[in-house]
Amino acid sequence: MAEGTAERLTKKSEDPSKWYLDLVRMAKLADYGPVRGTFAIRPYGFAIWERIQRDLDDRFKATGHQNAYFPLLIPESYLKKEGEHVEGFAPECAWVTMGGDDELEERLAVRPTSESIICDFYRNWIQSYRDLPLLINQWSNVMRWEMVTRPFLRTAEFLWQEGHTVHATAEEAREESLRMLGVYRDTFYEMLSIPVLTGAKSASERFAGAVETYTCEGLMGDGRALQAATSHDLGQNFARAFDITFLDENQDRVHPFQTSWGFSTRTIGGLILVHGDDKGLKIPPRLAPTEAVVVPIWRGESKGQVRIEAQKLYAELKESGLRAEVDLDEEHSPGWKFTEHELRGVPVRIELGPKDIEKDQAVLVRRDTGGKEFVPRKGLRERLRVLLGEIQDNLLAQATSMRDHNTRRVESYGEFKETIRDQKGFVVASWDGTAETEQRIKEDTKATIRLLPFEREEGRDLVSGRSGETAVFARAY
RNA sequence: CGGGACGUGGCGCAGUCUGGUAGCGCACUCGGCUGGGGGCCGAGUGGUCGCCGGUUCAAAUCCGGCCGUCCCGACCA
Repeated sequence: MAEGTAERLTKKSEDPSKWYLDLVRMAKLADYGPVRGTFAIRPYGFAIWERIQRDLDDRFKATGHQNAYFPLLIPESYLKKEGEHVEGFAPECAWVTMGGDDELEERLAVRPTSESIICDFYRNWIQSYRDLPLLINQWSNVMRWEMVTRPFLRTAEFLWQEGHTVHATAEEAREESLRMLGVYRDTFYEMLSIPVLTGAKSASERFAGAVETYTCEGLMGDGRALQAATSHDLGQNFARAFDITFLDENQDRVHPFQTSWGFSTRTIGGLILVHGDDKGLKIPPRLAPTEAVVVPIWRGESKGQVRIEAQKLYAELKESGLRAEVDLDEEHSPGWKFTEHELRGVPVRIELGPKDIEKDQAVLVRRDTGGKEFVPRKGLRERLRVLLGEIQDNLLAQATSMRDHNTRRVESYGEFKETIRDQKGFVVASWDGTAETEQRIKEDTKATIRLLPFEREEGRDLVSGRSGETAVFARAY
């Protein structure tokens, strides 16, 4: 192999941070914008987002939700109506203060999230219990003026969906917030092959204005946790603040109960961190914009024939509904193409050369294990279908095994500190439920409570020694 | 917001200490040979050296200010 003929991806183990940045740039997922924290999502990165979007959107529709769109600009006074909410978001708002050459009467926030403005509409849209439940989702961009940014993982502007629902009873709202958490969880497991843990947030990590926040937490390859999606039970907090009421079946005017839930482009960062390796990205087949790429290998006089056969194979795969691609580029060698498609994380490469055509076969190479097999052309489509399923499962299995090997139960605070420092990962321990011990742990170790599992056990708090329940700690992104 | 590093063609860098014709690799364009793991040869295109000011016959280089980016620490999807 020739050395230094093209830019090489930094090794993940050498410099994980540089590896991540290299990968994003070299795989053409995103590119830096002129304003700090802003990024262009390039076609390949956006294709991944579109796949996620479609999957989620189908699930939202299947659970009765409709899409809508709300304004980008939010008057400051709206943000201020819910006390905790403004406290949580005002510090990271970008503000519009001018309209043309004139100073505005009231400054406008570029939405950091849309609860406030949506509630303002909902006040008018909801009159009766017959208007409930109201199940609306919005696909949009939001902006948060972050100090430190990284492509996908933390950007000033990002894309997401935010669901905003309204219900007649507290039970319904609770059910809804848990239902949507489940929807997210399914997408993580089934599409992204990321085995997230689910549970509730502690009070200090809760969404500003929520009664309860549920979360999907993923464990990244470097042992740090990533909050991947959240679902909030808002109770009546916003309904009270925005004066949303309805007449119930008993003719009583009461406040409804609300939820909100979001899933963002941050997940693409999670995908990279969970599945990426020294060769680049690995995209689970169900998510991959391209499931398989045909790479023709031609030489001299066989070129024409190989090209025709490669196109034919590609057409057959397309015809059968596979998201396939054929790389007919004449400028690059096969080896170059192998490297390139591995960098992009295409699950399966199909090599087709003169020898294969002679034997009426093709070579399937899987991205996850590098495994190579020679398959007769006749059974190719069927074998490919099975193989893609195996890759999907294997990626989840690998990520699960990584997560489990990096999830440790500890019994003492000393052990806790050591584990967080040396091994990172999820650390399971008992917590007495007080903000004091939570804060103490955070100050000592930089670890935070990522979630409180739904199934908790009794135990002794590491710091206070008081009785407590299971909590999952980790250092987070 | 604190500490550190750095801004030179699209990307990665050298040149700055010691002022004197702006360079290298990759990418890109054209031609040819190649092709089963980032091929080779030849010819080219592309840069007001982050911005503003100062010193000087002369500034990428020295001085001052500003802006920005990245990395490490306190907040967040």
